[in-house]
Amino acid sequence: MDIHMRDIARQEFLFSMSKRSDAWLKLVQAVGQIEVAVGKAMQEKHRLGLSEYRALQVLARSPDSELRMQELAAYLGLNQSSISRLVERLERAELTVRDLCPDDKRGVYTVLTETGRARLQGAQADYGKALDSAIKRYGCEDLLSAKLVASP
Amino acid sequence: MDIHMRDIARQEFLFSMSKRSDAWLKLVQAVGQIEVAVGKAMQEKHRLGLSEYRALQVLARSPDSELRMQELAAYLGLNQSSISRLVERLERAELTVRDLCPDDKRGVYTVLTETGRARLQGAQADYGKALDSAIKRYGCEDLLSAKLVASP
DNA sequence: CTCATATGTATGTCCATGCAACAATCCCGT
DNA sequence: ACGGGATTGTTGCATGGACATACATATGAG
Repeated sequence: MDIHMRDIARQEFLFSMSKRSDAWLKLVQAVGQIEVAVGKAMQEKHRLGLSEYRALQVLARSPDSELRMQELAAYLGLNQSSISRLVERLERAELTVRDLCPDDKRGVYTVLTETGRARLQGAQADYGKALDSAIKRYGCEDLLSAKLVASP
Repeated sequence: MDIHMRDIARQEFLFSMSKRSDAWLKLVQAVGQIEVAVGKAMQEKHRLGLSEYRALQVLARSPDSELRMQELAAYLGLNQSSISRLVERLERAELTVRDLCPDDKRGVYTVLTETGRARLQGAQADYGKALDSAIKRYGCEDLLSAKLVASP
């Protein structure tokens, strides 16, 4: 009997869980597909990957249009090593340049070039439009109003 | 003058756009980090990647616990080739077996094995808990109630 | 029946990312 | 001043996913 009850409880737990995880899966997929859609648009219209575009954007807003690797990593939610390579790509495209940190010789600044700023400005409107239309297409507008908490 | 007005309009457009895209970025990052957290939990507790776990789950719910590659791809929102390799991994772990489709010889069924079903059942509760706690940790609960639309 | 085209899966290759290990530098306690 | 732990960025390697392609089978037009 005891065991039986626990069994029922377990069933219900798993059931409610599965509804939750189904909803989560749908959300994840919708977000993912929107990202892909926007990413493709940016790639073909401006030769910029999503992370690259966002890096430029973050840099443009920063004082002196420069950031250290770690800071960039934090803003973009990426690994240090990913940033290192992302910056490498940006640099190869001449959108940024590396600049040594005078006071901390370990540090490296990534600085937006004028070319980079121009590329960003050329892309901004399209990014907005692509994002907007993809979000609408998936009916995700409500998601944007959610207030989220920082990382743990 | 005309140009000046357009300039202002453009500024405002970009500004409202940037608020929107900031919110989107936060959302994407929150979702991503939750996925990573749950994925790591599943990996270390059950030796199952996120896609693998989900594949098992989808299979378990399907009639005869089997699906064709394409169907699985559709459920998981993955590429056909990704599915091919995902199933390869599942098969190596003996969680599924391939079974030729009798009526369409191009088709291949992926069938859940008993081992696979057992692994899934052992993992389900932990998946639920990990997802739950990660969602709470990021204060994303509201996101789950969003009603989303299918793919375009 | 035969050929052209469509469909289903597998495979080669590429790419972005993560992790672990490393080197250079910083900083703090002694 | 110094020595050891912390921080910062880079690099080798592994992984998962995407795209293009190859191949087998199916289907339909003639």
